[in-house]
Amino acid sequence: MDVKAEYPKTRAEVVSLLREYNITPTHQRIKIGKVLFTCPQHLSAEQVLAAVNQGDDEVSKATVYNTLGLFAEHGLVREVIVDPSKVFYDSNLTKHHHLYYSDTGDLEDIAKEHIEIAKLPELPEDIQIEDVDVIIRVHRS
Amino acid sequence: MDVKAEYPKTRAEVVSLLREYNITPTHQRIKIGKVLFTCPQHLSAEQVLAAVNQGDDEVSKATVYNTLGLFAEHGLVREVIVDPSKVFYDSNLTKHHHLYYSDTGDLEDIAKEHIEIAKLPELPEDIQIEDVDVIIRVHRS
DNA sequence: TGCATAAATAGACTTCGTCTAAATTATGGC
DNA sequence: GCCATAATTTAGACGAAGTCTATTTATGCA
Repeated sequence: MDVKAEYPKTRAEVVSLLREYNITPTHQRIKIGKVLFTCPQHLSAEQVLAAVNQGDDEVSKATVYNTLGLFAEHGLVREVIVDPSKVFYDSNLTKHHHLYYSDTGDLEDIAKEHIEIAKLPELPEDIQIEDVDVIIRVHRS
Repeated sequence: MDVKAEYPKTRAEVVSLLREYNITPTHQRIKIGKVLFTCPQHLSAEQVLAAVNQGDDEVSKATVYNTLGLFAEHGLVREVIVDPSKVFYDSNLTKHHHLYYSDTGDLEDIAKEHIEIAKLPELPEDIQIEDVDVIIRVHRS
Protein backbone atom coordinates (compact mmCIF):
# COMPACT_ATOMS: atom_id res chain seq x y z
CA MET A 1 0.00 0.00 0.00
CA ASP A 2 2.74 2.38 0.98
CA VAL A 3 4.54 4.22 -1.74
CA LYS A 4 8.20 3.66 -2.35
CA ALA A 5 9.71 5.90 0.24
CA GLU A 6 12.89 7.24 -1.23
CA TYR A 7 14.09 10.72 -0.59
CA PRO A 8 15.16 12.97 -2.09
CA LYS A 9 13.36 12.42 -5.34
CA THR A 10 14.91 13.41 -8.63
CA ARG A 11 13.00 15.47 -11.12
CA ALA A 12 12.21 12.33 -13.11
CA GLU A 13 10.96 10.54 -10.01
CA VAL A 14 8.71 13.45 -9.14
CA VAL A 15 7.31 13.38 -12.67
CA SER A 16 6.43 9.71 -12.44
CA LEU A 17 5.01 10.17 -8.98
CA LEU A 18 2.69 12.86 -10.36
CA ARG A 19 1.70 10.63 -13.27
CA GLU A 20 1.07 7.74 -10.89
CA TYR A 21 -1.36 9.95 -9.03
CA ASN A 22 -3.03 11.23 -12.21
CA ILE A 23 -1.67 14.71 -11.97
CA THR A 24 -0.45 16.36 -15.16
CA PRO A 25 3.15 17.30 -14.50
CA THR A 26 3.77 20.96 -15.15
CA HIS A 27 6.82 23.03 -14.52
CA GLN A 28 5.37 24.51 -11.32
CA ARG A 29 3.99 21.26 -9.95
CA ILE A 30 7.31 19.53 -10.43
CA LYS A 31 9.10 22.35 -8.67
CA ILE A 32 6.72 22.14 -5.73
CA GLY A 33 6.98 18.36 -5.70
CA LYS A 34 10.76 18.53 -5.57
CA VAL A 35 10.55 20.77 -2.52
CA LEU A 36 8.09 18.51 -0.75
CA PHE A 37 9.87 15.30 -1.56
CA THR A 38 13.35 16.38 -0.55
CA CYS A 39 12.63 14.40 2.60
CA PRO A 40 9.56 13.41 4.62
CA GLN A 41 8.54 16.68 6.22
CA HIS A 42 5.79 19.05 7.26
CA LEU A 43 5.64 22.34 5.42
CA SER A 44 3.11 25.14 5.47
CA ALA A 45 1.97 26.68 2.20
CA GLU A 46 3.99 29.79 3.00
CA GLN A 47 7.10 27.71 3.54
CA VAL A 48 6.61 25.93 0.25
CA LEU A 49 6.10 29.28 -1.47
CA ALA A 50 9.33 30.59 0.03
CA ALA A 51 11.29 27.44 -0.79
CA VAL A 52 10.09 27.38 -4.37
CA ASN A 53 10.91 31.01 -4.96
CA GLN A 54 14.47 31.11 -3.69
CA GLY A 55 15.93 33.91 -5.68
CA ASP A 56 13.55 34.67 -8.50
CA ASP A 57 9.78 34.63 -8.36
CA GLU A 58 9.02 31.45 -10.16
CA VAL A 59 5.72 30.24 -8.78
CA SER A 60 2.83 32.40 -7.64
CA LYS A 61 1.05 32.18 -4.34
CA ALA A 62 -2.19 31.10 -6.02
CA THR A 63 -0.43 28.24 -7.76
CA VAL A 64 1.21 27.03 -4.58
CA TYR A 65 -2.14 26.95 -2.80
CA ASN A 66 -3.87 25.33 -5.78
CA THR A 67 -1.15 22.75 -6.18
CA LEU A 68 -0.99 21.78 -2.54
CA GLY A 69 -4.76 21.40 -2.55
CA LEU A 70 -4.55 19.29 -5.68
CA PHE A 71 -1.79 17.11 -4.28
CA ALA A 72 -3.81 16.58 -1.10
CA GLU A 73 -6.95 15.67 -3.08
CA HIS A 74 -5.01 13.06 -5.01
CA GLY A 75 -3.36 11.66 -1.91
CA LEU A 76 0.14 12.79 -2.77
CA VAL A 77 0.49 14.76 0.42
CA ARG A 78 -1.54 14.82 3.58
CA GLU A 79 -3.07 17.91 5.12
CA VAL A 80 -2.27 18.04 8.79
CA ILE A 81 -4.58 20.27 10.76
CA VAL A 82 -3.10 20.77 14.19
CA ASP A 83 -2.16 24.40 14.33
CA PRO A 84 -5.10 26.78 14.36
CA SER A 85 -3.19 29.29 12.29
CA LYS A 86 -2.04 27.26 9.31
CA VAL A 87 -2.23 23.88 7.69
CA PHE A 88 0.79 21.69 7.22
CA TYR A 89 1.39 19.50 4.21
CA ASP A 90 3.01 16.23 5.07
CA SER A 91 5.11 14.53 2.43
CA ASN A 92 5.47 11.34 4.40
CA LEU A 93 3.34 8.97 2.35
CA THR A 94 3.28 6.14 4.86
CA LYS A 95 0.52 5.83 7.43
CA HIS A 96 1.41 7.44 10.68
CA HIS A 97 0.24 9.74 13.43
CA HIS A 98 1.42 13.05 14.86
CA LEU A 99 2.99 14.53 17.92
CA TYR A 100 2.40 18.24 18.23
CA TYR A 101 4.30 20.53 20.57
CA SER A 102 1.77 23.24 21.29
CA ASP A 103 4.36 25.50 22.89
CA THR A 104 6.76 25.55 19.97
CA GLY A 105 4.55 24.53 17.06
CA ASP A 106 6.84 21.62 16.24
CA LEU A 107 5.26 18.67 14.55
CA GLU A 108 6.72 15.17 14.58
CA ASP A 109 5.66 11.88 13.09
CA ILE A 110 4.74 8.88 15.17
CA ALA A 111 5.11 5.63 13.25
CA LYS A 112 1.85 3.71 13.06
CA GLU A 113 3.37 0.83 15.02
CA HIS A 114 3.50 3.01 18.12
CA ILE A 115 -0.21 3.64 18.35
CA GLU A 116 -2.78 0.93 18.25
CA ILE A 117 -6.43 1.72 17.85
CA ALA A 118 -8.21 -1.37 19.05
CA LYS A 119 -11.78 -0.29 18.46
CA LEU A 120 -13.51 2.12 16.15
CA PRO A 121 -17.18 3.04 16.14
CA GLU A 122 -19.50 1.60 13.55
CA LEU A 123 -20.52 4.18 11.03
CA PRO A 124 -23.53 4.32 8.72
CA GLU A 125 -23.26 2.59 5.34
CA ASP A 126 -23.10 5.79 3.32
CA ILE A 127 -20.17 7.22 5.23
CA GLN A 128 -16.66 6.97 3.81
CA ILE A 129 -13.71 7.26 6.13
CA GLU A 130 -11.02 9.51 4.71
CA ASP A 131 -8.62 9.39 7.58
CA VAL A 132 -8.25 8.54 11.21
CA ASP A 133 -6.01 11.16 12.71
CA VAL A 134 -4.43 10.71 16.07
CA ILE A 135 -2.74 13.79 17.42
CA ILE A 136 -0.91 13.76 20.71
CA ARG A 137 -0.66 17.32 21.92
CA VAL A 138 2.19 17.88 24.30
CA HIS A 139 4.39 20.56 25.74
CA ARG A 140 7.72 20.52 27.48
CA SER A 141 7.35 20.86 31.22
CA MET B 1 -13.24 13.09 36.95
CA ASP B 2 -16.01 14.15 34.65
CA VAL B 3 -17.90 17.25 35.55
CA LYS B 4 -21.57 17.06 36.36
CA ALA B 5 -23.08 17.09 32.93
CA GLU B 6 -26.32 18.99 33.23
CA TYR B 7 -27.55 21.23 30.51
CA PRO B 8 -28.70 23.90 30.23
CA LYS B 9 -26.97 25.57 33.09
CA THR B 10 -28.60 28.38 35.02
CA ARG B 11 -26.79 31.60 35.63
CA ALA B 12 -25.96 30.44 39.15
CA GLU B 13 -24.59 27.14 37.88
CA VAL B 14 -22.39 28.92 35.37
CA VAL B 15 -21.07 31.13 38.13
CA SER B 16 -20.09 28.16 40.29
CA LEU B 17 -18.60 26.39 37.31
CA LEU B 18 -16.39 29.42 36.67
CA ARG B 19 -15.40 29.56 40.34
CA GLU B 20 -14.65 25.85 40.33
CA TYR B 21 -12.22 26.46 37.49
CA ASN B 22 -10.66 29.51 39.12
CA ILE B 23 -12.10 32.01 36.75
CA THR B 24 -13.45 35.26 38.19
CA PRO B 25 -17.04 35.43 37.07
CA THR B 26 -17.76 38.64 35.24
CA HIS B 27 -20.87 39.76 33.48
CA GLN B 28 -19.42 38.92 30.04
CA ARG B 29 -17.91 35.60 31.03
CA ILE B 30 -21.18 34.47 32.51
CA LYS B 31 -23.01 35.48 29.37
CA ILE B 32 -20.57 33.54 27.21
CA GLY B 33 -20.73 30.60 29.60
CA LYS B 34 -24.50 30.54 29.39
CA VAL B 35 -24.30 30.32 25.61
CA LEU B 36 -21.74 27.53 25.67
CA PHE B 37 -23.47 25.50 28.34
CA THR B 38 -26.94 25.58 26.89
CA CYS B 39 -26.11 22.08 25.70
CA PRO B 40 -22.97 20.13 24.78
CA GLN B 41 -22.01 21.67 21.46
CA HIS B 42 -19.30 22.92 19.15
CA LEU B 43 -19.27 26.64 18.47
CA SER B 44 -16.82 28.84 16.66
CA ALA B 45 -15.78 32.15 18.20
CA GLU B 46 -17.87 33.96 15.61
CA GLN B 47 -20.91 31.92 16.52
CA VAL B 48 -20.43 32.67 20.19
CA LEU B 49 -20.05 36.35 19.39
CA ALA B 50 -23.28 36.32 17.42
CA ALA B 51 -25.18 34.35 20.05
CA VAL B 52 -24.06 36.62 22.84
CA ASN B 53 -24.97 39.78 21.00
CA GLN B 54 -28.50 38.92 19.92
CA GLY B 55 -30.06 42.32 19.65
CA ASP B 56 -27.78 44.77 21.42
CA ASP B 57 -24.02 44.74 21.35
CA GLU B 58 -23.19 43.46 24.74
CA VAL B 59 -19.84 41.75 24.45
CA SER B 60 -16.98 42.82 22.20
CA LYS B 61 -15.13 40.63 19.79
CA ALA B 62 -11.90 40.93 21.76
CA THR B 63 -13.62 39.78 24.92
CA VAL B 64 -15.17 36.77 23.23
CA TYR B 65 -11.79 35.68 21.89
CA ASN B 66 -10.07 36.38 25.21
CA THR B 67 -12.72 34.57 27.18
CA LEU B 68 -12.78 31.49 24.99
CA GLY B 69 -9.00 31.34 25.22
CA LEU B 70 -9.22 31.69 28.98
CA PHE B 71 -11.89 29.01 29.29
CA ALA B 72 -9.80 26.66 27.18
CA GLU B 73 -6.68 27.31 29.27
CA HIS B 74 -8.58 26.45 32.41
CA GLY B 75 -10.13 23.36 30.91
CA LEU B 76 -13.68 24.66 30.87
CA VAL B 77 -14.01 24.14 27.15
CA ARG B 78 -11.92 22.25 24.67
CA GLU B 79 -10.46 23.69 21.51
CA VAL B 80 -11.19 21.42 18.60
CA ILE B 81 -8.91 21.95 15.65
CA VAL B 82 -10.37 20.11 12.70
CA ASP B 83 -11.41 22.79 10.27
CA PRO B 84 -8.54 24.67 8.69
CA SER B 85 -10.51 27.90 8.73
CA LYS B 86 -11.66 28.18 12.32
CA VAL B 87 -11.41 26.63 15.72
CA PHE B 88 -14.39 25.15 17.50
CA TYR B 89 -14.98 25.37 21.21
CA ASP B 90 -16.49 22.24 22.63
CA SER B 91 -18.62 22.56 25.76
CA ASN B 92 -18.86 18.84 26.26
CA LEU B 93 -16.70 18.39 29.34
CA THR B 94 -16.53 14.62 29.23
CA LYS B 95 -13.70 12.81 27.47
CA HIS B 96 -14.57 11.96 23.92
CA HIS B 97 -13.42 12.00 20.32
CA HIS B 98 -14.65 13.58 17.13
CA LEU B 99 -16.22 12.73 13.83
CA TYR B 100 -15.72 15.39 11.22
CA TYR B 101 -17.63 15.59 7.96
CA SER B 102 -15.18 17.31 5.67
CA ASP B 103 -17.80 17.93 3.00
CA THR B 104 -20.26 19.77 5.23
CA GLY B 105 -18.07 20.92 8.09
CA ASP B 106 -20.28 19.13 10.61
CA LEU B 107 -18.65 17.99 13.79
CA GLU B 108 -20.02 15.23 16.01
CA ASP B 109 -18.90 13.68 19.24
CA ILE B 110 -17.85 10.09 19.56
CA ALA B 111 -18.17 8.80 23.12
CA LYS B 112 -14.87 7.56 24.47
CA GLU B 113 -16.27 4.04 24.80
CA HIS B 114 -16.40 3.73 21.04
CA ILE B 115 -12.71 4.18 20.45
CA GLU B 116 -10.05 2.26 22.23
CA ILE B 117 -6.44 3.23 22.00
CA ALA B 118 -4.54 0.16 23.06
CA LYS B 119 -1.03 1.45 22.76
CA LEU B 120 0.62 4.83 22.97
CA PRO B 121 4.26 5.64 22.34
CA GLU B 122 6.59 6.26 25.21
CA LEU B 123 7.54 9.86 25.49
CA PRO B 124 10.54 11.53 27.12
CA GLU B 125 10.29 12.37 30.82
CA ASP B 126 10.03 16.09 30.34
CA ILE B 127 7.07 15.92 28.00
CA GLN B 128 3.56 16.55 29.32
CA ILE B 129 0.62 15.20 27.39
CA GLU B 130 -2.15 17.76 27.08
CA ASP B 131 -4.54 15.78 24.98
CA VAL B 132 -4.86 12.78 22.73
CA ASP B 133 -7.19 13.80 19.94
CA VAL B 134 -8.71 11.22 17.67
CA ILE B 135 -10.48 12.66 14.67
CA ILE B 136 -12.25 10.47 12.17
CA ARG B 137 -12.57 12.43 8.96
CA VAL B 138 -15.40 11.24 6.79
CA HIS B 139 -17.64 12.31 3.99
CA ARG B 140 -20.97 11.07 2.71
CA SER B 141 -20.55 8.97 -0.39
C1' DT C 1 0.51 24.75 -36.86
C1' DG C 2 -3.81 25.92 -34.92
C1' DC C 3 -7.21 25.44 -31.65
C1' DA C 4 -9.40 24.15 -27.40
C1' DT C 5 -8.64 23.38 -22.84
C1' DA C 6 -6.04 23.36 -18.66
C1' DA C 7 -2.99 25.80 -15.74
C1' DA C 8 -0.72 29.83 -13.87
C1' DT C 9 -0.66 34.59 -12.57
C1' DA C 10 -1.11 39.29 -10.07
C1' DG C 11 -3.15 41.34 -6.90
C1' DA C 12 -7.44 42.62 -4.72
C1' DC C 13 -10.18 40.76 -1.32
C1' DT C 14 -12.14 37.98 2.79
C1' DT C 15 -11.97 35.90 7.08
C1' DC C 16 -10.37 34.75 11.41
C1' DG C 17 -7.95 36.20 14.85
C1' DT C 18 -4.56 39.49 17.47
C1' DC C 19 -2.96 43.74 19.33
C1' DT C 20 -2.91 48.28 21.43
C1' DA C 21 -4.07 51.93 24.10
C1' DA C 22 -7.76 53.83 26.32
C1' DA C 23 -11.86 53.42 29.07
C1' DT C 24 -14.50 51.01 32.28
C1' DT C 25 -15.31 48.16 36.14
C1' DA C 26 -14.23 45.71 40.21
C1' DT C 27 -11.54 45.26 44.63
C1' DG C 28 -9.34 46.18 48.99
C1' DG C 29 -7.83 49.31 52.58
C1' DC C 30 -9.03 52.89 55.27
C1' DG D 1 -18.29 55.48 51.07
C1' DC D 2 -13.83 57.02 48.88
C1' DC D 3 -9.74 56.47 46.81
C1' DA D 4 -5.91 53.90 44.69
C1' DT D 5 -4.91 50.03 42.22
C1' DA D 6 -5.56 46.14 39.53
C1' DA D 7 -8.34 43.51 36.42
C1' DT D 8 -11.31 43.43 32.64
C1' DT D 9 -13.48 45.17 28.61
C1' DT D 10 -13.56 47.81 24.54
C1' DA D 11 -13.21 49.77 19.57
C1' DG D 12 -11.03 49.53 15.93
C1' DA D 13 -6.62 49.11 13.57
C1' DC D 14 -3.83 45.55 12.18
C1' DG D 15 -1.85 40.96 10.54
C1' DA D 16 -1.62 36.46 8.46
C1' DA D 17 -3.48 32.77 5.86
C1' DG D 18 -5.96 31.72 2.28
C1' DT D 19 -9.48 32.62 -1.72
C1' DC D 20 -11.20 34.69 -5.88
C1' DT D 21 -11.39 36.86 -10.43
C1' DA D 22 -10.09 38.19 -14.69
C1' DT D 23 -6.33 37.71 -17.71
C1' DT D 24 -2.37 35.52 -19.67
C1' DT D 25 0.28 31.52 -20.72
C1' DA D 26 1.19 26.78 -21.51
C1' DT D 27 -0.15 22.18 -23.08
C1' DG D 28 -1.73 18.63 -25.91
C1' DC D 29 -4.01 16.87 -29.64
C1' DA D 30 -5.88 16.87 -34.49
